[in-house]
Amino acid sequence: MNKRSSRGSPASPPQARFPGQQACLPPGVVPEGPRRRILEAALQLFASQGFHGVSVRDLARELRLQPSALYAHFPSKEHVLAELTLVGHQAQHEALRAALLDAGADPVAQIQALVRQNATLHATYPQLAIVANEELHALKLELAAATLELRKQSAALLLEVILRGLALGRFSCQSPRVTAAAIAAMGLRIPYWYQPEGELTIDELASIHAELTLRMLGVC
Amino acid sequence: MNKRSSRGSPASPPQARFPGQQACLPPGVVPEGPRRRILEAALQLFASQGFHGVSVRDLARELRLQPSALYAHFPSKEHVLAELTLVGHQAQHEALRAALLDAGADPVAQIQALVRQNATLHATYPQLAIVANEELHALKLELAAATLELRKQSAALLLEVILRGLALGRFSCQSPRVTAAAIAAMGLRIPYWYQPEGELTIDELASIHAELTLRMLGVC
DNA sequence: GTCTATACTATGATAGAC
DNA sequence: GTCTATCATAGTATAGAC
Repeated sequence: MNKRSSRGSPASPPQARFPGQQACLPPGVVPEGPRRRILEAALQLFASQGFHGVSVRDLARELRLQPSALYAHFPSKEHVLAELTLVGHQAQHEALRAALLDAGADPVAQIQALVRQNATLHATYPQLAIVANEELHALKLELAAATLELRKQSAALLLEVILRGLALGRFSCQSPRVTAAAIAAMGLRIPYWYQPEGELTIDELASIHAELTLRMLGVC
Repeated sequence: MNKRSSRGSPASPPQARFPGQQACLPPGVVPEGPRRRILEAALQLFASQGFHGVSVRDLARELRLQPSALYAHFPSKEHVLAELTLVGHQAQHEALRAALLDAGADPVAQIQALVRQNATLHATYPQLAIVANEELHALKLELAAATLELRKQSAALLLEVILRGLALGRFSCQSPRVTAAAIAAMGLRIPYWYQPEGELTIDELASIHAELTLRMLGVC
């Protein structure tokens, strides 16, 4: 049976994973221009429907272009996703490193800075967080490699701060690795429930996540 | 350009999101038979490649059937996913309710039971957790409705235990809602990193998650 | 850089024999 | 319940005019 002509059913669309409208890329990471326009449209669509749920025709329609026009800017649909995942992980990694540098040498200040920055990013750029994290698996290894390397480094950053805090006797926990995973998980899920127009500001959210983190690490 | 005949590149496959092999459905939820065989094959493929990344032909090939044979058991590919997400959420909801009943009236025992059971499920049936949670958005609302209702109820279960613990003065936290989200997030991410053949047993994992949860709730 | 037109494949689903 | 064969459409990508 055809996709659109199914007898009586109204052919309702799939639920959007991320219903919000305009998708924003962090400033600076991609210069203004047609490439950026394409990336932002793709960001919104991939976040809503998933990479495989969006066709080149869908993306072109959103941009009011013919499908073929996209190929003047990207060699394939996969390259669009690859750039989005890379940009997302770059923005995160740079923000985390900067936050860490600002925090000084105290592990408590360091972990707070990391978690606050991470929560802020995920709440500010929810579509980018979703696409960079959940659609990465759709890429061939060669196109995902650079992103995977950055992800590894960001995870290492978090684990190192925890291990140092434990070594210095400031933290206590049963398993640094499981605790690190829990802290990261908390941030990763933000885009799925946080609503900027709700009661909670991003700053309050970041503070609560920092507090939860300190508790997980036994800083009482 | 064709998907498979790209000039010189070796047409490497996408990275699998969940590389592991056999996918298991919890016992009892689906009777043995061809339907169950199809669901288990689909579970593995959808977990690896995503719903839209798997064609009916892919699924049929895995089962050594012709594509048309699948339609004797399910009216569409979407119905296969719908059953998987429903089964996954049913298993979770029933397990959580049972754990809660076993735990008695103490909020501390209750939250430990919930978190332990949740971690155990996510570590035992990782593909089901991934598909039920990450692919639900690919379904039309009508096919997802029953699953969404169950998810809502499971989330409510967790929040109610937290609110009751707060009311009884056993817990303390800045935001019950954000804390509930953090606890749920910790469980949801398990399939992405936990490896049964590693050093950590599922029971140890469950214990660590229970301990992290108590800390987040200020039970010291 | 965008358009029109199109090549070629993959896709979800159905018909009808056995 | 599975097969072979097929339909109708959607998919990625390219060619060549402007």
